[in-house]
Formats: sequence, structure tokens, C-alpha cells
Amino acid sequence: MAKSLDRLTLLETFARIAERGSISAAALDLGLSQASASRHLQDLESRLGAVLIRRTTHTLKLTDAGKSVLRDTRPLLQSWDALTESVSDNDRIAGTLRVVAPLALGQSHLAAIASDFLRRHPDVHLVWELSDEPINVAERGCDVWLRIGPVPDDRLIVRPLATVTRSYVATPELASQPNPPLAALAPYEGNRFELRDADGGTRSVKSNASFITNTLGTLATVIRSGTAAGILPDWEIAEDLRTGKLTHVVPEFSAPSLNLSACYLPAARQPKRLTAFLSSVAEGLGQVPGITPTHSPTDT
Amino acid sequence: MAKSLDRLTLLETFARIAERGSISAAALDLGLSQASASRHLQDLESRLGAVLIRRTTHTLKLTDAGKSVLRDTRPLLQSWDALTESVSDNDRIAGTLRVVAPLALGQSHLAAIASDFLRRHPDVHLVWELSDEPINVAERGCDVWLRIGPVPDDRLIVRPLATVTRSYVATPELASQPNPPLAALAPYEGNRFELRDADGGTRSVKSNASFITNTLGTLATVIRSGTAAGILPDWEIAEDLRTGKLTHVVPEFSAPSLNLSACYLPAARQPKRLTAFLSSVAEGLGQVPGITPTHSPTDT
DNA sequence: AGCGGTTACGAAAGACGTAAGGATG
DNA sequence: CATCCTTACGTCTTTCGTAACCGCT
Repeated sequence: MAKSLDRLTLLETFARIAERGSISAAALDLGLSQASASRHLQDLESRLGAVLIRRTTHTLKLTDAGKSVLRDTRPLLQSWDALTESVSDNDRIAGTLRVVAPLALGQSHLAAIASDFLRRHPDVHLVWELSDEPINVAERGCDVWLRIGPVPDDRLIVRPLATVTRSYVATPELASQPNPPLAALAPYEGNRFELRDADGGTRSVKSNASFITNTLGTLATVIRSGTAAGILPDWEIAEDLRTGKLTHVVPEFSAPSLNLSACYLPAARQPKRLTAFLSSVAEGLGQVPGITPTHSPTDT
Repeated sequence: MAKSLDRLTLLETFARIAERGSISAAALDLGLSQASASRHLQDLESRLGAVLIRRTTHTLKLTDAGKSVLRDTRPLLQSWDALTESVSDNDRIAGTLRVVAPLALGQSHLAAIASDFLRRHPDVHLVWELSDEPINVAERGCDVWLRIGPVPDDRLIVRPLATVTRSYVATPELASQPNPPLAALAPYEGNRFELRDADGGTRSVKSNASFITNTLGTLATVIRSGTAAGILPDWEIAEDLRTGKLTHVVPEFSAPSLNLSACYLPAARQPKRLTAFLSSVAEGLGQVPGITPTHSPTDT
């Protein structure tokens, strides 16, 4: 019976295994051998006197006890983290930050912001995952989820960061046609959307979209190619509008905006690296044309 | 640099050192050598990058960082404890319970109750400390403080357990005298007290106490010896009243009662051994003549 | 001096990675 | 049959207690 393995390490390994759904993947993450990760899990189970994860060769499944322990694990680890930070030098920001960001923004402006953040805080490790799908923050084990659009999980703390304005655009030739074919982004637009002018007037556009995709990059490519018109975020098309490669299909009318928020699990105290990162993001987004930062309520 | 010492163990050692105010005393408590306890503390300090305890040869003094860490430490350790308990067999009660109880009751009826509790839960370790002085539960690091009289710390959870009724008694010869000399218990009575009859009538007794002590045992001895009259708890004198060794000085009038309460630090979830112990105490006290158990509000 | 904390050292225990074994989809 | 978890083994790190050392009161 292993006795002296650090209990918090055991919990960290367990949490990672649960998040990844795989011992070997977790081991890779943590810089351990598969054997060690496996042993960590066994040791924790023997310590607690309960099976936490039912293993079949190709499937890991949390037991009820495992779910219960996992729920308690994260606050416990965060407590240690907070304890560590509370006595360390106040200006030093360190630790690992796991971020899930939207695909398109996460590859462009957000990536630049993150990169800058990393340069200013070299002791921070960033894990940068891109996904537009709704995720379960607790299960995935990320520290913050930068999300465009509504947040489906009401147990999360949602901090609005910015508004992403968008426009209904097309190539000039296509824009002059009466009823151009439409391309749409799957999670946000269906076959109908409403445009709005400065006075609050609305104008509805309805059509069978000729092209539906779930990635903004693809949508932009299609629209830029002149195949279809569609809604693109202003930050994506600022350059194209200036060069004339794209133009507004219905000038003076803008497309519905989307909200960008930071979502994270409630905790007694958030680590400094997280609050600092969110400040950087909020600030950095203010520099991007087409993105309106939400007035920051100087967060706890 | 020591890397792999269990972080929670480090915190446990640190907390104990802080409570005892001595490394060697803490080591004794924890079954470690002084050297190990000293190293634990050093390792924790090096991990946190801060000095927690300033050592001079004969004095230990918490630094500000140390105080801060100590505050966070207890909830953290309790979290682990709760996590352990949440998955262990529900009927098994184990762990260490540190109790501070009043001197007199703690040696007699409460000791009997504790002893019985220990027999029913052999996996529990009881640390049984007796003191009538107000204590700082957090600093002393006890799990529960059984307290007679008012509780001076409003950050504690106070669960009323029982009312201790008392009587104004003396030996028969002394009781027949018009103005017998008085003996009093220092923290509870001064030179004046009020007796009360069943109808709510009061009768005031005032006198210069000939004898003041802070221990109930001494008071009982003095009163039994016929030297003075005084107030004793009914549970202490039940036998004497029956044998006629003592009698009420002013029959039909009873002395002010005192309340016995259990005090403990607020926590997300109290360990089972604590709630079980308090149930045992509440139940056990109900069997003692002269002690009226408070109606138990079946505690969380 | 005497008590308490720290450092040195040898012995013992434990954790790691590599690699082989076993089970499942 | 490829993948993933578990077990076996040798190596190396780390921890422990004992005991000497050092500093205050």
C-alpha cells in the first residue's frame, strides 16, 4: 500500500484522468508515465477505500463515488492554489491556465492577446484549446471558457467581455444582385435573420442558405470567393471592406451582434493568473476594430 | 529542495506546530521526531516561498504570512477529510477528535459518555482536554469545545446541549444557621446571587464569600466539609442529598442554572465523528440526574 | 547548564520509468 | 490486432530517526 504519495498530486492526477477519460492521455498531460498515472489512481482509490473509476480495456467510467470525489476535488485543489498565491510575491503571476476559446477569434486576435500576455508573464503556462461547441467547463477541466453566444450552463460565472458586431456582406458583384445566394454559420444563423439600422428599423432576410458551415473561416472563404453573401464579424472583414474586396449588401443595416463572455467555475477566490488574463483579454479586445469591449465591472 | 512530501501532511504539521507553539510538542503529538517536524515546516516554507514562523530558540511566532496560511489551512484539511468521509462506508466512524471539556463534568459524566462513545467507535481517537477557561478554538485546534456558561467567541457555532440545574446547599448543621458563610465558584458567582422558586419568585443572597475557588471539586469539598454553604450543580450533589449529607439551605428555591453548549468552527460539512459524538453527549447527558438536555434540533 | 531547533548521516522505504503481460472492442 | 490498463523489476530519489551541534534564556 503506497502511503506517502502526495495526496493533492493524487487528486490532480485523478481529476485529469476524469477529464481526459483516459489514463494514458492524462499521464501525457502531466508528464508522467502511464504506469505512474495508473498507480496514482490506484493509490487514491485504496486511500479512500472506494473504486472511483471503473476500467474496462477501452473505456473509463466514473463511479458514483468518483463523481462525488471529482466534485469536491476541484475546490480543494483551488484552495491549495489560493493558499500558495496568498503568500507569494504579489506581482509574480505563475501557474497553468487552461483556456478554451472560439476557433476563429482564438486563432487570430485572441491568440495575439494571449501571446502578449505570455510574454509579460513568462511563468504562466497556457493551454490553448479551440472549440465552438458548448463544453462542460467542470468536466473538461479548463480554467476559463471564452464563449461567443449564449452560455448554456447556469452554474458558471459569466463575465461579459465584448460585443462582436457583424455585417451582412458579399463581393461587390454579388451585392448588386437582387437576391444573392446565402451562406450561414450553423450555430448562429439559420435561414432567416434580421438586419437593423441606426434608428431601430429592422429588415428581415430570409432564404434557403446555399451553404451552411460551422466554421467561420470556411464561411469567410466562401463569401470572399463571391459564391454567396453572408454575415461575417466586422473584425474579420475590416481589411476586405477597406480594399473593396467585400461590401455591405444592404448599407446602413447591420447584422445581429454576438456577445463574447468569459465563463468559469465559481470559487472562493480566483487565481491571479486568471484575473490578470481576463483583464488582458478585455483590454486587448478594445484595440480590435469591430469589437466593442463591455464596460469592465472591475471584477473580484 | 524537498519536493515530494505530502502537501497536506505539511499543512497538518504546520497547523499543529502553530497550535502548540512548539515544534517538539507538535512532533510528539504527530508521532514524528522533532527533526522531521522541523523539516516539514521548512519544506512548507520553501514551497510557499515565505517564512511562516519566526523561530528564536525558545519562542515561535507566526509571521503575517503564517497567520494567513493558518487561516486557510484548516478549511483545506477539512475538505480532504470531508472528501474521505463522503466515499467511505457510512457506518464506520473514524479519525481523531479533539475535545475540550469543563473540568468537573469532563472528569465525571462526560468522561463516562466519551468512554462509552469510544467503545462503540473503536476507530476514533479521542484527545480529551479539560479546561474551564475560555479558549480560542481555532488557535487551540480542537474540534469541539464543550463549554459551561456564555461563549465569548461569536464566530463559533454554538449548539446548546443541556441545562445544568444547581442548588444552594450546605451540611444540615450549617443550613440551619441564619447566615452561613458562603463559598463560591469564581467564574460564575460573585458575592451575590438570586434564588428562584417555582412561581418565579426570587430571593437574593448577598454576602462576602468566605471562600472563592475556580474549581468545582474544591468547592464541593469545602461545602461537604461543613465549612461553608454554596451553589453546587445538582448532578454533583444528587448522592449527598439522598444520604442527607447535604441539604438545601432555602428549600423550594433553586439556584441559577448554567447552560452547557458545544462550540465548533463553521465548516462546509462537519465530520461524522463530530456529529456522532455530539449526539452521544446529548443523549448521555439526558441520563444524568440534575442535567436537562436541550431539545436537540437534529443538526446538519 | 538546559531546553529547543537545526544540521549531518546512514538506513530504509517508496516512486519512477521501462518493459512485459493481459484484456477488450 | 491494436490499444489501453496493469503488473514486475531495477534504479534512484527521498524520508526517517538518531545524534551531534548551535543559540537563547
